[in-house]
Amino acid sequence: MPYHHGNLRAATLRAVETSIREVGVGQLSLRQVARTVGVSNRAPAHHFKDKAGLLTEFAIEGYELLAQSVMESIAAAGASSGPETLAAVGRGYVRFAVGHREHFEVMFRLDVLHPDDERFVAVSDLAYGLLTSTIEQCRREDRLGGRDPELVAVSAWSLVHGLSALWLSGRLSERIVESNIDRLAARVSQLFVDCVLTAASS
Amino acid sequence: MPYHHGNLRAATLRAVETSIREVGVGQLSLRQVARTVGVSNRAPAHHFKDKAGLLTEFAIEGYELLAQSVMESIAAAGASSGPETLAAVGRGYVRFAVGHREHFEVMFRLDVLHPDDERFVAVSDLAYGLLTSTIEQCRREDRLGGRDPELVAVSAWSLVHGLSALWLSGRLSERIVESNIDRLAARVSQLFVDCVLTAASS
DNA sequence: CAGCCGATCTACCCAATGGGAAGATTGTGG
DNA sequence: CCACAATCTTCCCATTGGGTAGATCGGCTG
Repeated sequence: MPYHHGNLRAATLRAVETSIREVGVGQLSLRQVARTVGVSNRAPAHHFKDKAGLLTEFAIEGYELLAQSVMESIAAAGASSGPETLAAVGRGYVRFAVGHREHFEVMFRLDVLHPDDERFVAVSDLAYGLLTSTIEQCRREDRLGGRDPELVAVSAWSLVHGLSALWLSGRLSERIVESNIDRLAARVSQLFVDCVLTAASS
Repeated sequence: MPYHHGNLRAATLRAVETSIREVGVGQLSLRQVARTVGVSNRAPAHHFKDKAGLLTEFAIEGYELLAQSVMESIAAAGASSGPETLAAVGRGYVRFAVGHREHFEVMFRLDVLHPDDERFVAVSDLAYGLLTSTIEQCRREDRLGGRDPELVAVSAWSLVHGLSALWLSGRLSERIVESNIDRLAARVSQLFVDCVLTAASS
């Protein structure tokens, strides 16, 4: 084992991921993470200022994965119209949250990270832009029926965010028969698009 | 100061509330709570088994407050029809979450409490029943337009839960102009009701 | 009224944690 | 070839959650 790990930063983030999966964010221990990486307990502090700094970096990684998932979903759907794109955004959002629950749990837990971190704010703004630009596309296509674009955006975001959070909390799957979260996300997203986005006025 | 506090259980829960408000759930310390109550550090353990037990009790209190807020909202609206009631449920849900953010934050953080606690499950089932019974009322009034009641229920819950979570995370208010959360909740709830619940088929 | 017993609370203990300070090791540019 | 900046370790401390044993209290029995 060399004195310099060589890739401590990336290895630490991977250890954080598995550690959160096994014991949850609340029980995450810096020392335990350092041990699984095979490094002294104070080594990670030189790459991430403190525990909150480490989690902030992990959350930033999460926002990048979120944007990636959303864009992949749009591309896979071959979406051209605004409503089609919005439905794809919704599916991509939930697919990310469920597929990377460790990241998702941290991203919105502002009490355990540094919410004013410059890069954190920037990357979350970027992800939010994917939503607002889609709503803007719907408005250009005259699909909002005169509704406030901001209201539609907030509602759409709340819908998929809430679905993700409730599913991950486990309180949802106990109560419903639909057990496939991807299918459920598609149905919920489609319901919103069908009901809220009117047909283009011709 | 008497040897027996006399009301330690209630006083501890109140101290938890203020402590969460000041430092967040992640930084909550049992010893700090005990100090503010003016009692030895091991005293709360005789009323709440451990830290997770204390937070579970706090979450149970939260579910009771949630049910209360929702029922008050229904009553205040004088709602008679299913859709009117559902909109009131949405407003009551968000008003609880924002007015009791300390409780709300704990209720869905299953990794820091005992999610299988009997009373916790019972009281959360009770709160969920307020939603499903309202959807059932809409179905009886033929307002679902043939849609799956479960899908509508999940969507409605996700919408208001997501709105609450995003608002409390602070990531929402930074981005929108609507700064009154009660009004925003009312607009979001009304949008859902107007779009998803059709007029009664005559 | 005396005594006892369960409920309530305290005192002391321990391993583990996050983070501060200072030193060791490494490789890289002048 | 060597100073210097990264990188990593070792040692330290206050604080935390929780285990165990003992002190104090209040009500019930006789």
